[in-house]
Amino acid sequence: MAITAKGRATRQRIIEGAAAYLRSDDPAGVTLDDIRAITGTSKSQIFHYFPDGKEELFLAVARYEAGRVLDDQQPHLGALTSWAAWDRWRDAVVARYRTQGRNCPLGALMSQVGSTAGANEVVSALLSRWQFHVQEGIAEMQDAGLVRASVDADRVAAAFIAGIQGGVQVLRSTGSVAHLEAALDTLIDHLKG
Amino acid sequence: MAITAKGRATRQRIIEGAAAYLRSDDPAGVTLDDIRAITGTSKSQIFHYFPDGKEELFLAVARYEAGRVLDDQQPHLGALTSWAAWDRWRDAVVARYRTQGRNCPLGALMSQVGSTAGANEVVSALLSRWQFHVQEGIAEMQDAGLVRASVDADRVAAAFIAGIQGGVQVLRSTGSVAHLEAALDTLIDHLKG
DNA sequence: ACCACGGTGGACCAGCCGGTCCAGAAAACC
DNA sequence: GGTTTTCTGGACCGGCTGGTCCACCGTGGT
Repeated sequence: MAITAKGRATRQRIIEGAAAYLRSDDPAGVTLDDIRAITGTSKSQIFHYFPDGKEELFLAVARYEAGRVLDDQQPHLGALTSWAAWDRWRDAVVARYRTQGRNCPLGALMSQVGSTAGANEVVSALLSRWQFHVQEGIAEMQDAGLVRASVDADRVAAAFIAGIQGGVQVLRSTGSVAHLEAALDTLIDHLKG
Repeated sequence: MAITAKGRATRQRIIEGAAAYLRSDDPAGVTLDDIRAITGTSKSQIFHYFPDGKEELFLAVARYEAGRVLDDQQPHLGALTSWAAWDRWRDAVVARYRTQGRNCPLGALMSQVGSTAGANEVVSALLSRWQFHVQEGIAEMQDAGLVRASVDADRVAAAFIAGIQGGVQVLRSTGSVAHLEAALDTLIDHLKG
């Protein structure tokens, strides 16, 4: 049997409960007991489903949250084929992080789990996929003759990723999305030439 | 006497020792005992000079590190009056963070101290000063007729800050300065028109 | 020389937190 | 129905960590 449906449900409940907690409260000092209380489980269950304890659980939550990041930007991110699409994407990104406010689930996770190899891998993979979509969008715009060919799609896509990440980080400190908007608008302006 | 020269020296030794520790080792779980050991002091001294304990000490270290950030970019950052100057500044920033590698002292501090009002204030002040210098540079380039007047200096300066912050954050995850370079180069390209 | 006050050392403590363990309930399989 | 395996509850623990306390030392002023 290995793992029953009930077990899988409990495991998922723990992940989603932890994710919800990270998203709401001040997640500076999340403790296993907090998660236990919120998810209505017991210590033994956490260690039953995540034998390596805190680190394994947090990594699972990080993967779960990382998946949501790109999903929240769809379908815009996957079809950056017109200036209108770019604008919609820009608005979706800004809206998402404005709603999120200072509480960045992934950022909080990274603060907690530190700089373990696994955590870095999750973030790197997310950023890589993200950048790939932007790069594809730039390339398609170039193919359509809407962006000049001299633009280095890979490099500018990397600049977008950096700008977004930095904008979000500034948001976490200052509570303002101005920098995020400035980065996106300036880079889109740059594409427009 | 209130506070003697010896006392001031000890206080400074604690701050600099803590800063050095944050810069070298994996600073995920810095403890007061670590700092005590490294600085060759005792618990009572730490609480003597920083009555509010860990938070006050870390805030002092954050202020100390924040001061260094802009200093490391001088004199370039203060005189962005030619394209050559911009390039030198760009190189200085990249060099600084390439040397620093994954260990970002301020980032580590922020992870530790969480999102207290004081910490946010220190970071906000730093970013604000940083952005001001960039904005001044853009304005001077515009006055000299080297950058078109249609550029919104304030907005592009904000994009620079976001791009740099994001580039550094990506560096912390992936160990590569590529994103930082991409952000700086793309934004400078944008200024060049 | 003396004294007062700041500087220093380090033992000590209380609470928290990740992690262990075992006993019992529930479910799956025969 | 019985047995085996998984799921669940919760008591328990060991050690770490921020913080306290007090006794002693060093220094500066007079």
